[in-house]
Order: sequence, then structure tokens, then C-alpha cells
Amino acid sequence: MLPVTPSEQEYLKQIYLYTSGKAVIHTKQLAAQVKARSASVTDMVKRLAKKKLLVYNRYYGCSLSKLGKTEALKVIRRHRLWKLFLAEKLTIDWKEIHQIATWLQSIDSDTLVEKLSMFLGHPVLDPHGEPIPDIYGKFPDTGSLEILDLKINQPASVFGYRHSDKEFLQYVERLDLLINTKFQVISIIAYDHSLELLIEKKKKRIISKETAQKIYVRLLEKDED
Amino acid sequence: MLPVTPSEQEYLKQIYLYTSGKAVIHTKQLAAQVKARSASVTDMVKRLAKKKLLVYNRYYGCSLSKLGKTEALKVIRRHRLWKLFLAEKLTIDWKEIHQIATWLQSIDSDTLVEKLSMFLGHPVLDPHGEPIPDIYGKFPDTGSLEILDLKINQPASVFGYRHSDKEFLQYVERLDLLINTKFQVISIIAYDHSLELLIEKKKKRIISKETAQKIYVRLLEKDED
DNA sequence: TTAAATTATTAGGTTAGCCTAATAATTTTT
DNA sequence: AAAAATTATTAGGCTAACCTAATAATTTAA
Repeated sequence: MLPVTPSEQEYLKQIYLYTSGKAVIHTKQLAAQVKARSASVTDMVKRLAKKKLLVYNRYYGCSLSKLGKTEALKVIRRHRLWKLFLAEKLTIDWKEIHQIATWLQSIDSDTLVEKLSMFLGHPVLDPHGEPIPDIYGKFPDTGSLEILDLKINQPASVFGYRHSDKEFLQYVERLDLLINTKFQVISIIAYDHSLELLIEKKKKRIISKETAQKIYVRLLEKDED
Repeated sequence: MLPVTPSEQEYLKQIYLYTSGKAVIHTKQLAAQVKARSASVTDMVKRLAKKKLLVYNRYYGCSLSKLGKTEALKVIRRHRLWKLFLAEKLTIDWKEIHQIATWLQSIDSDTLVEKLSMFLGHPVLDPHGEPIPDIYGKFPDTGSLEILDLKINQPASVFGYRHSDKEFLQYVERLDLLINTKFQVISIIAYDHSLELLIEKKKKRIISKETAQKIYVRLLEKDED
């Protein structure tokens, strides 16, 4: 279709991830996401609007057009497939993977992407547990269950994370809440809504309500361990 | 070290491939290689000279500096490793591979390249049989000799394979023709040109003419064993 | 509801990497 | 060795993607 530059792709991806393709993102927010100054973002947003990839309202922010969403989902697909490749096949260290995947995502070849997906066994989650859109841009159904949705004492396992920035991943590692970890919520602290967890039937941890919204889980049967 | 842009990398690669790192290349020749106009090449060559990657003589052409050669060899290494990956692991069609590898070669991460090389089994030849420089920029010395080139009873050792896909590697393993194996051709079967080998002076094996073209060898002295 | 603070945009500049057209140097041919 | 042909360079322009500094719009607070 139309040519979309690597930088444009990164902007579209960041807008999608920030807004889930629904809401409006403001210049300053987008600037923080792409690590550029506001003036540069205004520039770029105008270019993307001219290409019909988003709708821009001066002083109010912008939101992805249908075309922009489609393009963003392709970039996200590429990024996450490469992440999985780098982690699983090349065993590259976490802290380097994101940067390399960001470079790789810009290579826009349908053949490459679909062959890579095939090679990886058409995965639906990247190594952080983030869902990988399929070739049509559709996300796999994760169940969308967060820790916050769990009833007290309901056994569950960690399925993925909403955000996979380095800081967050280091945090969940310190919490011992890596992918597939089994745990249950044992109490909710009334005054700030933070949650007390029992991890692998051994360790106790307290996490904030906000963190509890960022971790996806799968329900387990009571006897499943 | 210094940052070398994707375009600069491609220029260095093309100069190296054209001159083998030794001779001078003229503006027009380089323009043909990189598919740009002469004026653009003059521009770029000046930039590369300023970065000490080559030596430029106005109106006479340029040649790679030591630094430029080192950089070029890294690009060639990346390009050929990716080609092998695309061909062998992703089974992408020949006609698409070169373009995709040219995009991929610009991703300059030592970790990525060495992990990729490891993943591919530290190959010495790309799928076209082109030699892959090692991490220090040294080309393997193939001598470009295939089993098929050997004279009867000429002692030789296995040096590398044109293709290093799993199936082929399993096959050579079954044949006892792993890297460094010593052997000689003892006869050629007339009707289908297949070859009879004597391996390590013990085992006899018959391989097809096609297989004999896919295995690179080194000559050995008669008494070398 | 005006003043202050925040946020967004414009104006103008930079670098990389390409281009065309004009000019200059070199080489070849007569 | 001068004329012609070839090749290379310069001059000037363009786009993408950034930047800073100045200005304008919007929101928040007094």
C-alpha cells in the first residue's frame, strides 16, 4: 500500500499501545512514548494525518484512523514475533531484546513476517505474555482476566503483562510473578485496595491495585498444582 | 565505535565486494553498485572519508581504509548470516532473500550477530556458497574446492557445507563426513557419476554427484593423517 | 475572571541521503 | 596538442526526522 517509514511505524505502534486504538493521545503523552520533543511530535502527527493514518485535532491530540490501526497492528505483530524469536531461538538477554525488536519491526515484508510466524509455530503470545495480533490484525483472546478480577483464594497463574517495559519486568521478577507462576489472592487491604498474594503456596507479597490491573491471569482449578 | 548509518554500511560493503578491499573504485562504478547517481556517491564518499572509513582522491576514486575494511566485513558477515537464516530456517524464496538480507544487515548489534551465528551453527558459507567472515573479519579459506573437484586418491578433509540445513547435516553425519573428516575419492561410478569415498582409511561410502558438489574440502598432503 | 501555569504549535535550523543541472577535470580521439 | 567525449564535482534543492526558541492556545488556580 502506501510507504510508511520506520519512524512513522514506531509512532503508530506507540499510539496504539497507549490508546488501545480507541482513545485520543495528546502531544505530550506521545512525545514521552516515542522519546522525542513535542515539536517533533506535532510535525510527525501532521505528516501521519496527511497520509490518513490518523485524525488530528489541533491542540486536542490525535487518534488512529482505521488505516492507522491496521498499520499499527502489523507493526505490533512484527515486533512481538521478533521478540519471541530473539528470546526463544537466539536466547538473547531481556534487556537487549526490546531495542533489537524495535529495529527489526521496521522491516515490512509480508513474506518475511509470515515465514517467521510459521517458523515460530504461529505463536499467540510474545515472551512477556503480550498477545500477538494475527495476520489480519486480530488479537488472540486472552480471557482479559487481571489479578484485580480474582476472587479471594481463587488459584490462578500469571499469563502475561499489560506493559512490558524494563522497569515493570524487573519489578514482577522481584515479586516472583513471572509467567506461569501459580498464586492466589489471600486478602485485600481496605484502605488502599492493595492485594496480598500467596505465591506458589509459599511466599507472601503485597501489590498495589494498579499493579494488579497490569497482570493478566488464567484461572486454575483448586487442586491444580 | 563510531556510528555508521545503514546507507554508509551498504556503500562500504559494495566497495569491499568490488575491490576485495585492495583496489580503488571509481565514482561511476560505485554509483552502479549502490544504484545511485554519481553526485550522490561523491557526497557519500566525502562523508566516509571524513569518518576515516576510506581514502578519497578527488577525480581518482577511493579505497577502503583499514577501519573501513573492518566495518565492511562486519556488514558482509551480517548480510550472509541473515541470508542463510532466511533460506534455511525460514525457507524464503531466492528472489526475495537478497533484499530482505540487505535490510537486516543494517542492524548492528554484536549480541544479535553472534547469537544468530551460534543459532546457525557458526556457518562458513552462505546459501550461495559465499564465504562468511568470522567475528574478527577473517574469511574462511574454502579454496572453493568441492569433493567433485578432487582427483582420485587425493587425500582431503571436509571443510564446510554449501547448505547447513538440519536434513543435510543429519545426512552428512550418517555418511561420517563431518567437519575435518579425512577421506579420499577412490572411484567414480560411470553411469550416474556418483563417487565412492574412503573415509578415514576405513569406511567406504557412496555419495551422489549432487552431494559431492555441496561439500567443501581442503587438500591434504599424501602423508598427512 | 483574570493571572499563572501548562501544553501545543510555529518558525527556523540541522543532518543524512538522495536528486538535477551546471561546471570542471581527465582521458580519448583526431 | 587541441577538440571531443567521458567522468567527477559543485551548486542548489528536496524530504524525513529530529532539534531549540518563541509564540499561541488551553487549562488551572488565585
